[in-house]
Amino acid sequence: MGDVALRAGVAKTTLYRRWAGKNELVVDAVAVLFDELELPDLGSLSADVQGVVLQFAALLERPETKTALMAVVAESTRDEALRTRIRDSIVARQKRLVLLGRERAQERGELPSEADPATAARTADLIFDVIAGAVVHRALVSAEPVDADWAQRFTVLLIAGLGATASGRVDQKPGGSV
Amino acid sequence: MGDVALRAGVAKTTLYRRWAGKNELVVDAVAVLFDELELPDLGSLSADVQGVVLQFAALLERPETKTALMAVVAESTRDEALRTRIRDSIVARQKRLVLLGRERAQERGELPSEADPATAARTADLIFDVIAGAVVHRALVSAEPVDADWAQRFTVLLIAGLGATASGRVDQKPGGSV
DNA sequence: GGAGTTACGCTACGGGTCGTAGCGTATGGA
DNA sequence: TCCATACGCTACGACCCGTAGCGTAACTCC
Repeated sequence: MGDVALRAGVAKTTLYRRWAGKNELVVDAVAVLFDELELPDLGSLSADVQGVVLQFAALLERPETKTALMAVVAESTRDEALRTRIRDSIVARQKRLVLLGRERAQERGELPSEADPATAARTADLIFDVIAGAVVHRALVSAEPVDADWAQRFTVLLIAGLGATASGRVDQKPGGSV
Repeated sequence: MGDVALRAGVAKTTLYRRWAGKNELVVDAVAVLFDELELPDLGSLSADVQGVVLQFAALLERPETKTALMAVVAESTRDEALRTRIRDSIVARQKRLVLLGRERAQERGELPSEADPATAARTADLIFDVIAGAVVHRALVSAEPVDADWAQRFTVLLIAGLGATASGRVDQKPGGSV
């Protein structure tokens, strides 16, 4: 915090006049970093997914990003208010990427239109947790590279799974396709 | 740390004689917690996946587990040695669950046998990151419940994706099934 | 049985960081 | 000109990690 104030050229007390504490400041900083993510139209759902995966991985490779993100998530484990703040400021904002990607895929005819809005929202949440969770886990927990090959393999898995989810295969015993 | 020593009924210095520092102790503690995970044979790949997802989620709901895990992962962001220690003590150990689940599914005929061992290993790593990452992200970042409904939806997605991965569908533009 | 080794307990301390109190100061508008 | 608002600065309290140094008990080995 002293370092932050130093780099910002302000007094430490000024930081505490704008943010309630270290956690709040870090959440806001991370939220700004995540706003760099974009979803250019690469022509297919597969390419879009791979693109965002590699982009997210590149963001997570930057020391400030991964350290700040994980530190604040770890802290949120013991602070309910911080947890909701993370969800509102970071998670909810980036769901736009999933919604935009799905919309484009539907326009291309790669995914069917959603019938039930509630189911559509739950599916979007599922997709978001799968993508973000897998990339974070691969990069920061397993500590192995998120390269083009991995992104490609992950995308194959995800999109095939998406097809099953979208086609209403919600029986109690899935996996009958093999 | 003072609290740990107090609860253990030993002096703080004794802890530092057994572990190099707080991080190493926490990694070992988390590794023990993760060893509670089991993979009972529930009769189908789908049931096995749902079972382990719910079991993992229950483990992550316990305050000690989630706080300790995320704290040490966050710290590993700035400590390469700690990072490899986490990978060796926690991640690598729990890959047994994926390998066992796949083996059973192959015996049941739900998944084909692997031709290339290297590809099989990479696929196992992918599955592990997807499962662990999605559950952790859902529970601790999105801060939404990992209940039976979510586990069921996630399993449908994963197993359908597994089918695509296993059947050698590794073309540049997947998703042609929709 | 005596001497040495090993492991542990205990106190005190240094270092670092978060967050706050209190006070002085400048800027900008009425 | 006066007042309100915001900022800078110093000092400080509180907390926690990790270590130094020393005393002590148990255990082994001759």
